[in-house]
Amino acid sequence: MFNQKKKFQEYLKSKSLAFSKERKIILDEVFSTSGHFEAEDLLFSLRKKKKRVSRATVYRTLDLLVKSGSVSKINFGEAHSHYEHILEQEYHGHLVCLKCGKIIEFENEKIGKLKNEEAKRNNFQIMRHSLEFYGYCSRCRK
Amino acid sequence: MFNQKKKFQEYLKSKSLAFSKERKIILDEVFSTSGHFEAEDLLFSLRKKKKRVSRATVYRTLDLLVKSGSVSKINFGEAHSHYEHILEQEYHGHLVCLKCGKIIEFENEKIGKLKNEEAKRNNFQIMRHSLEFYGYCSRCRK
DNA sequence: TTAACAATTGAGATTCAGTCTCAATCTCAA
DNA sequence: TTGAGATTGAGACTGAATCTCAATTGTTAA
Ligand SMILES: [Zn+2]
Ligand SMILES: [Zn+2]
Ligand SMILES: [Zn+2]
Ligand SMILES: [Zn+2]
Repeated sequence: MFNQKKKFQEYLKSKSLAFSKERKIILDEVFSTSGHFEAEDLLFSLRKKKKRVSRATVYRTLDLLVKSGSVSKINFGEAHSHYEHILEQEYHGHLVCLKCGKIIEFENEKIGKLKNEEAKRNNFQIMRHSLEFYGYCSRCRK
Repeated sequence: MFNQKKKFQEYLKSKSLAFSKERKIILDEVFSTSGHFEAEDLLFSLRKKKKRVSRATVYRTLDLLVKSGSVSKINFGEAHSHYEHILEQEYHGHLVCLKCGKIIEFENEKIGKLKNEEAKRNNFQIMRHSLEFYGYCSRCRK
Protein backbone atom coordinates (compact mmCIF):
# COMPACT_ATOMS: atom_id res chain seq x y z
CA MET A 1 0.00 0.00 0.00
CA PHE A 2 2.83 2.26 1.01
CA ASN A 3 4.84 0.92 -1.89
CA GLN A 4 1.95 1.51 -4.24
CA LYS A 5 1.69 5.16 -3.25
CA LYS A 6 5.40 5.51 -3.87
CA LYS A 7 5.04 3.72 -7.18
CA PHE A 8 2.56 6.34 -8.36
CA GLN A 9 4.86 9.17 -7.38
CA GLU A 10 7.78 7.55 -9.18
CA TYR A 11 5.60 7.09 -12.23
CA LEU A 12 4.69 10.77 -12.26
CA LYS A 13 8.32 11.73 -11.90
CA SER A 14 9.36 9.40 -14.72
CA LYS A 15 6.87 11.10 -17.00
CA SER A 16 7.65 14.61 -15.81
CA LEU A 17 4.17 14.97 -14.42
CA ALA A 18 3.35 16.88 -11.27
CA PHE A 19 2.30 15.37 -7.96
CA SER A 20 -0.34 18.05 -7.60
CA LYS A 21 -2.56 18.79 -4.62
CA GLU A 22 -5.51 17.17 -6.40
CA ARG A 23 -3.57 14.05 -7.31
CA LYS A 24 -2.44 13.71 -3.71
CA ILE A 25 -6.01 14.01 -2.43
CA ILE A 26 -7.17 11.30 -4.81
CA LEU A 27 -4.21 9.03 -4.10
CA ASP A 28 -4.82 9.26 -0.35
CA GLU A 29 -8.51 8.57 -0.74
CA VAL A 30 -7.91 5.57 -2.98
CA PHE A 31 -5.52 4.01 -0.50
CA SER A 32 -7.68 4.79 2.50
CA THR A 33 -10.54 2.70 1.13
CA SER A 34 -10.33 -1.02 1.33
CA GLY A 35 -11.30 -3.35 -1.46
CA HIS A 36 -13.13 -2.20 -4.54
CA PHE A 37 -14.67 1.12 -5.32
CA GLU A 38 -16.30 2.99 -8.16
CA ALA A 39 -15.16 6.29 -9.58
CA GLU A 40 -18.40 8.01 -8.63
CA ASP A 41 -18.15 6.72 -5.06
CA LEU A 42 -14.69 8.17 -4.77
CA LEU A 43 -15.93 11.49 -6.12
CA PHE A 44 -18.72 11.60 -3.56
CA SER A 45 -16.53 10.59 -0.63
CA LEU A 46 -14.31 13.52 -1.48
CA ARG A 47 -17.28 15.86 -1.74
CA LYS A 48 -18.50 14.77 1.66
CA LYS A 49 -15.10 15.56 3.10
CA LYS A 50 -15.21 18.97 1.42
CA LYS A 51 -12.22 18.05 -0.65
CA ARG A 52 -13.38 19.40 -3.94
CA VAL A 53 -11.85 17.80 -6.99
CA SER A 54 -13.64 17.78 -10.28
CA ARG A 55 -15.08 14.69 -11.86
CA ALA A 56 -12.70 15.09 -14.81
CA THR A 57 -9.70 15.13 -12.51
CA VAL A 58 -10.90 12.06 -10.67
CA TYR A 59 -11.20 10.11 -13.91
CA ARG A 60 -7.93 11.47 -15.24
CA THR A 61 -6.08 10.56 -12.06
CA LEU A 62 -7.58 7.10 -11.93
CA ASP A 63 -6.22 6.58 -15.44
CA LEU A 64 -2.79 7.64 -14.29
CA LEU A 65 -3.01 5.34 -11.29
CA VAL A 66 -3.87 2.47 -13.57
CA LYS A 67 -1.02 3.32 -15.92
CA SER A 68 1.40 3.52 -13.02
CA GLY A 69 0.44 0.01 -12.03
CA SER A 70 -0.76 0.88 -8.54
CA VAL A 71 -4.47 0.54 -9.21
CA SER A 72 -6.39 -1.83 -11.41
CA LYS A 73 -9.60 -1.27 -13.29
CA ILE A 74 -12.05 -4.15 -13.25
CA ASN A 75 -15.29 -4.84 -14.98
CA PHE A 76 -17.88 -7.01 -13.26
CA GLY A 77 -20.27 -7.08 -16.19
CA GLU A 78 -21.92 -3.80 -15.31
CA ALA A 79 -22.03 -0.59 -17.31
CA HIS A 80 -19.43 1.15 -15.17
CA SER A 81 -15.99 0.09 -14.02
CA HIS A 82 -14.67 -0.74 -10.60
CA TYR A 83 -11.22 -0.02 -9.31
CA GLU A 84 -9.06 -1.49 -6.61
CA HIS A 85 -5.64 -0.66 -5.33
CA ILE A 86 -3.25 -3.45 -6.10
CA LEU A 87 -2.29 -5.66 -3.22
CA GLU A 88 0.73 -7.84 -2.89
CA GLN A 89 -1.36 -10.71 -4.21
CA GLU A 90 -0.25 -11.36 -7.72
CA TYR A 91 -2.64 -14.06 -8.79
CA HIS A 92 -5.88 -12.64 -7.70
CA GLY A 93 -9.39 -13.14 -9.02
CA HIS A 94 -13.02 -12.56 -8.02
CA LEU A 95 -16.15 -14.53 -7.32
CA VAL A 96 -19.15 -12.37 -8.13
CA CYS A 97 -22.60 -13.27 -6.83
CA LEU A 98 -25.20 -12.76 -9.52
CA LYS A 99 -27.94 -12.30 -6.97
CA CYS A 100 -26.65 -10.14 -4.12
CA GLY A 101 -23.62 -8.64 -5.83
CA LYS A 102 -21.23 -9.85 -3.16
CA ILE A 103 -17.62 -10.04 -4.28
CA ILE A 104 -15.20 -12.54 -2.82
CA GLU A 105 -11.53 -12.29 -3.60
CA PHE A 106 -9.28 -15.24 -4.01
CA GLU A 107 -5.68 -15.84 -4.75
CA ASN A 108 -4.59 -18.92 -6.57
CA GLU A 109 -1.18 -19.63 -7.98
CA LYS A 110 -2.72 -21.74 -10.72
CA ILE A 111 -3.41 -18.43 -12.45
CA GLY A 112 0.34 -17.94 -12.71
CA LYS A 113 0.83 -21.38 -14.23
CA LEU A 114 -1.97 -20.74 -16.69
CA LYS A 115 -0.49 -17.39 -17.60
CA ASN A 116 2.94 -18.83 -18.26
CA GLU A 117 1.54 -21.67 -20.31
CA GLU A 118 -0.52 -19.44 -22.55
CA ALA A 119 2.17 -16.78 -22.86
CA LYS A 120 4.61 -19.38 -24.13
CA ARG A 121 2.14 -21.18 -26.34
CA ASN A 122 0.99 -18.01 -28.07
CA ASN A 123 4.19 -16.04 -27.93
CA PHE A 124 2.45 -13.33 -25.97
CA GLN A 125 3.90 -10.96 -23.41
CA ILE A 126 1.27 -10.85 -20.68
CA MET A 127 1.12 -7.71 -18.59
CA ARG A 128 -1.95 -8.34 -16.50
CA HIS A 129 -5.03 -10.50 -16.21
CA SER A 130 -8.64 -10.42 -15.26
CA LEU A 131 -10.42 -13.47 -13.87
CA GLU A 132 -13.97 -13.50 -12.66
CA PHE A 133 -16.23 -16.37 -11.74
CA TYR A 134 -19.93 -15.55 -11.76
CA GLY A 135 -22.41 -17.56 -9.78
CA TYR A 136 -24.24 -17.73 -6.47
CA CYS A 137 -22.79 -17.29 -3.03
CA SER A 138 -23.62 -19.60 -0.13
CA ARG A 139 -26.46 -17.37 1.09
CA CYS A 140 -28.04 -16.95 -2.32
CA ARG A 141 -28.12 -20.48 -3.60
CA LYS A 142 -31.38 -22.05 -2.62
CA MET B 1 -23.43 -24.11 -33.39
CA PHE B 2 -26.43 -26.05 -34.56
CA ASN B 3 -27.00 -27.11 -30.99
CA GLN B 4 -26.71 -23.55 -29.82
CA LYS B 5 -29.39 -22.38 -32.21
CA LYS B 6 -31.62 -25.13 -30.96
CA LYS B 7 -30.79 -24.22 -27.39
CA PHE B 8 -32.09 -20.72 -27.96
CA GLN B 9 -35.31 -21.99 -29.44
CA GLU B 10 -35.83 -24.36 -26.51
CA TYR B 11 -35.17 -21.51 -24.12
CA LEU B 12 -37.83 -19.39 -25.78
CA LYS B 13 -40.28 -22.23 -25.67
CA SER B 14 -39.56 -22.89 -21.99
CA LYS B 15 -40.37 -19.28 -21.21
CA SER B 16 -43.39 -19.11 -23.52
CA LEU B 17 -41.64 -16.58 -25.70
CA ALA B 18 -42.04 -16.39 -29.44
CA PHE B 19 -39.42 -17.34 -31.99
CA SER B 20 -40.32 -14.26 -33.98
CA LYS B 21 -39.13 -13.23 -37.43
CA GLU B 22 -36.81 -10.66 -35.91
CA ARG B 23 -35.34 -13.09 -33.41
CA LYS B 24 -34.69 -15.55 -36.20
CA ILE B 25 -32.90 -12.90 -38.27
CA ILE B 26 -30.68 -12.02 -35.34
CA LEU B 27 -30.02 -15.62 -34.38
CA ASP B 28 -28.96 -16.46 -37.94
CA GLU B 29 -26.71 -13.46 -38.16
CA VAL B 30 -25.06 -14.21 -34.83
CA PHE B 31 -24.27 -17.74 -35.87
CA SER B 32 -23.12 -16.78 -39.33
CA THR B 33 -20.35 -14.62 -37.94
CA SER B 34 -17.28 -16.28 -36.58
CA GLY B 35 -15.58 -15.23 -33.39
CA HIS B 36 -16.44 -12.06 -31.56
CA PHE B 37 -18.68 -9.23 -32.55
CA GLU B 38 -20.18 -6.07 -31.16
CA ALA B 39 -23.87 -5.27 -30.95
CA GLU B 40 -23.50 -2.25 -33.20
CA ASP B 41 -21.64 -4.32 -35.81
CA LEU B 42 -24.45 -6.81 -35.84
CA LEU B 43 -26.98 -4.04 -36.27
CA PHE B 44 -24.98 -2.59 -39.11
CA SER B 45 -24.53 -5.92 -40.91
CA LEU B 46 -28.27 -6.41 -40.82
CA ARG B 47 -28.86 -2.93 -42.21
CA LYS B 48 -26.49 -3.62 -45.06
CA LYS B 49 -28.43 -6.75 -45.87
CA LYS B 50 -31.66 -4.75 -45.77
CA LYS B 51 -32.86 -6.84 -42.87
CA ARG B 52 -34.29 -4.11 -40.78
CA VAL B 53 -34.46 -4.83 -37.09
CA SER B 54 -34.44 -2.05 -34.56
CA ARG B 55 -31.55 -1.37 -32.23
CA ALA B 56 -33.78 -2.09 -29.24
CA THR B 57 -34.67 -5.51 -30.61
CA VAL B 58 -31.04 -6.32 -31.29
CA TYR B 59 -30.08 -5.55 -27.72
CA ARG B 60 -33.15 -7.29 -26.35
CA THR B 61 -32.45 -10.41 -28.36
CA LEU B 62 -28.78 -10.46 -27.42
CA ASP B 63 -29.89 -10.45 -23.80
CA LEU B 64 -32.13 -13.40 -24.46
CA LEU B 65 -29.33 -15.22 -26.24
CA VAL B 66 -27.09 -14.67 -23.25
CA LYS B 67 -29.78 -15.86 -20.86
CA SER B 68 -30.38 -18.95 -22.95
CA GLY B 69 -26.71 -19.80 -22.66
CA SER B 70 -25.98 -19.83 -26.37
CA VAL B 71 -24.09 -16.55 -26.50
CA SER B 72 -21.74 -14.96 -24.04
CA LYS B 73 -21.12 -11.32 -23.34
CA ILE B 74 -17.50 -10.34 -22.81
CA ASN B 75 -15.78 -7.19 -21.75
CA PHE B 76 -12.29 -6.48 -23.04
CA GLY B 77 -11.78 -3.36 -20.99
CA GLU B 78 -13.56 -1.09 -23.43
CA ALA B 79 -16.71 0.93 -22.92
CA HIS B 80 -18.87 -1.42 -24.95
CA SER B 81 -19.37 -5.16 -24.74
CA HIS B 82 -18.44 -7.90 -27.14
CA TYR B 83 -20.40 -11.04 -27.76
CA GLU B 84 -19.52 -14.46 -29.04
CA HIS B 85 -21.55 -17.54 -29.70
CA ILE B 86 -20.54 -20.26 -27.35
CA LEU B 87 -18.43 -23.03 -28.75
CA GLU B 88 -18.00 -26.50 -27.42
CA GLN B 89 -14.91 -25.28 -25.59
CA GLU B 90 -15.79 -25.08 -21.97
CA TYR B 91 -12.62 -23.65 -20.50
CA HIS B 92 -12.00 -20.81 -22.81
CA GLY B 93 -10.19 -17.52 -22.31
CA HIS B 94 -8.70 -14.64 -24.32
CA LEU B 95 -5.36 -13.03 -24.93
CA VAL B 96 -5.95 -9.38 -25.79
CA CYS B 97 -3.20 -7.32 -27.42
CA LEU B 98 -3.06 -3.87 -25.87
CA LYS B 99 -1.50 -2.40 -28.98
CA CYS B 100 -3.22 -3.85 -32.06
CA GLY B 101 -6.35 -5.17 -30.38
CA LYS B 102 -5.84 -8.68 -31.70
CA ILE B 103 -7.69 -11.34 -29.75
CA ILE B 104 -6.40 -14.88 -29.47
CA GLU B 105 -8.56 -17.56 -27.97
CA PHE B 106 -7.26 -20.37 -25.89
CA GLU B 107 -8.66 -23.34 -24.11
CA ASN B 108 -7.04 -24.66 -21.01
CA GLU B 109 -8.46 -27.23 -18.65
CA LYS B 110 -6.61 -25.60 -15.77
CA ILE B 111 -9.49 -23.14 -15.72
CA GLY B 112 -11.76 -26.00 -14.78
CA LYS B 113 -9.48 -27.07 -11.95
CA LEU B 114 -9.27 -23.51 -10.71
CA LYS B 115 -13.02 -23.15 -10.86
CA ASN B 116 -13.62 -26.29 -8.86
CA GLU B 117 -11.06 -25.35 -6.27
CA GLU B 118 -12.49 -21.91 -5.68
CA ALA B 119 -16.10 -23.07 -5.81
CA LYS B 120 -15.41 -25.56 -3.06
CA ARG B 121 -13.23 -23.27 -0.99
CA ASN B 122 -15.77 -20.44 -0.99
CA ASN B 123 -18.94 -22.47 -1.11
CA PHE B 124 -19.92 -20.80 -4.34
CA GLN B 125 -21.98 -22.18 -7.19
CA ILE B 126 -20.13 -21.01 -10.29
CA MET B 127 -22.19 -20.56 -13.43
CA ARG B 128 -19.66 -19.03 -15.79
CA HIS B 129 -16.30 -17.36 -15.92
CA SER B 130 -14.40 -14.66 -17.69
CA LEU B 131 -10.64 -14.85 -18.14
CA GLU B 132 -8.59 -12.34 -20.09
CA PHE B 133 -4.87 -11.87 -20.30
CA TYR B 134 -3.79 -8.43 -21.49
CA GLY B 135 -0.41 -7.87 -23.08
CA TYR B 136 1.44 -7.71 -26.38
CA CYS B 137 1.22 -10.13 -29.23
CA SER B 138 4.27 -11.42 -31.08
CA ARG B 139 4.06 -8.70 -33.72
CA CYS B 140 3.61 -5.85 -31.25
CA ARG B 141 6.29 -6.58 -28.73
CA LYS B 142 9.45 -4.77 -29.68
C1' DT C 1 13.43 38.74 -12.59
C1' DT C 2 10.68 38.03 -16.56
C1' DA C 3 8.96 35.82 -20.55
C1' DA C 4 7.70 31.71 -22.68
C1' DC C 5 5.99 27.36 -22.41
C1' DA C 6 3.88 23.21 -20.68
C1' DA C 7 1.04 20.99 -17.37
C1' DT C 8 -3.16 21.02 -14.69
C1' DT C 9 -7.64 22.06 -13.47
C1' DG C 10 -12.92 22.68 -13.31
C1' DA C 11 -17.36 23.58 -15.40
C1' DG C 12 -20.10 22.16 -18.40
C1' DA C 13 -20.90 20.35 -23.10
C1' DT C 14 -20.58 16.22 -25.54
C1' DT C 15 -20.30 11.40 -26.73
C1' DC C 16 -21.59 6.82 -26.64
C1' DA C 17 -23.53 2.42 -25.39
C1' DG C 18 -27.35 0.80 -23.80
C1' DT C 19 -32.24 1.19 -21.85
C1' DC C 20 -36.82 2.77 -21.58
C1' DT C 21 -41.46 4.34 -23.17
C1' DC C 22 -45.38 3.71 -25.47
C1' DA C 23 -48.43 3.18 -29.20
C1' DA C 24 -49.11 -0.05 -32.86
C1' DT C 25 -49.04 -4.80 -34.12
C1' DC C 26 -48.91 -9.65 -33.60
C1' DT C 27 -50.09 -14.31 -31.49
C1' DC C 28 -52.80 -17.62 -29.70
C1' DA C 29 -55.97 -19.81 -26.67
C1' DA C 30 -60.69 -19.58 -25.13
C1' DT D 1 -63.95 -13.16 -32.44
C1' DT D 2 -62.02 -11.43 -28.46
C1' DG D 3 -58.62 -10.15 -25.31
C1' DA D 4 -54.45 -10.80 -22.61
C1' DG D 5 -49.96 -10.85 -23.20
C1' DA D 6 -45.87 -10.74 -26.18
C1' DT D 7 -43.28 -8.11 -29.58
C1' DT D 8 -41.76 -4.38 -32.15
C1' DG D 9 -39.71 0.28 -33.73
C1' DA D 10 -38.90 5.15 -33.21
C1' DG D 11 -37.01 8.05 -30.66
C1' DA D 12 -36.49 9.97 -25.93
C1' DC D 13 -33.69 9.13 -22.20
C1' DT D 14 -29.86 7.69 -18.97
C1' DG D 15 -25.43 7.30 -16.91
C1' DA D 16 -20.60 6.68 -17.36
C1' DA D 17 -16.91 8.59 -19.23
C1' DT D 18 -14.52 11.91 -22.22
C1' DC D 19 -13.70 16.24 -24.29
C1' DT D 20 -13.24 21.39 -24.70
C1' DC D 21 -11.43 25.40 -23.42
C1' DA D 22 -10.32 29.25 -20.68
C1' DA D 23 -8.12 30.19 -16.35
C1' DT D 24 -4.41 28.91 -13.30
C1' DT D 25 -0.20 26.93 -11.82
C1' DG D 26 4.41 25.27 -12.29
C1' DT D 27 8.93 25.09 -14.80
C1' DT D 28 12.63 26.55 -17.63
C1' DA D 29 15.62 29.73 -20.17
C1' DA D 30 17.35 34.13 -20.88
ZN1 LIG E 1 -25.21 -13.74 -2.98
ZN1 LIG F 1 -10.04 -7.76 -5.94
ZN1 LIG G 1 -0.61 -6.80 -31.28
ZN1 LIG H 1 -13.66 -16.21 -27.32
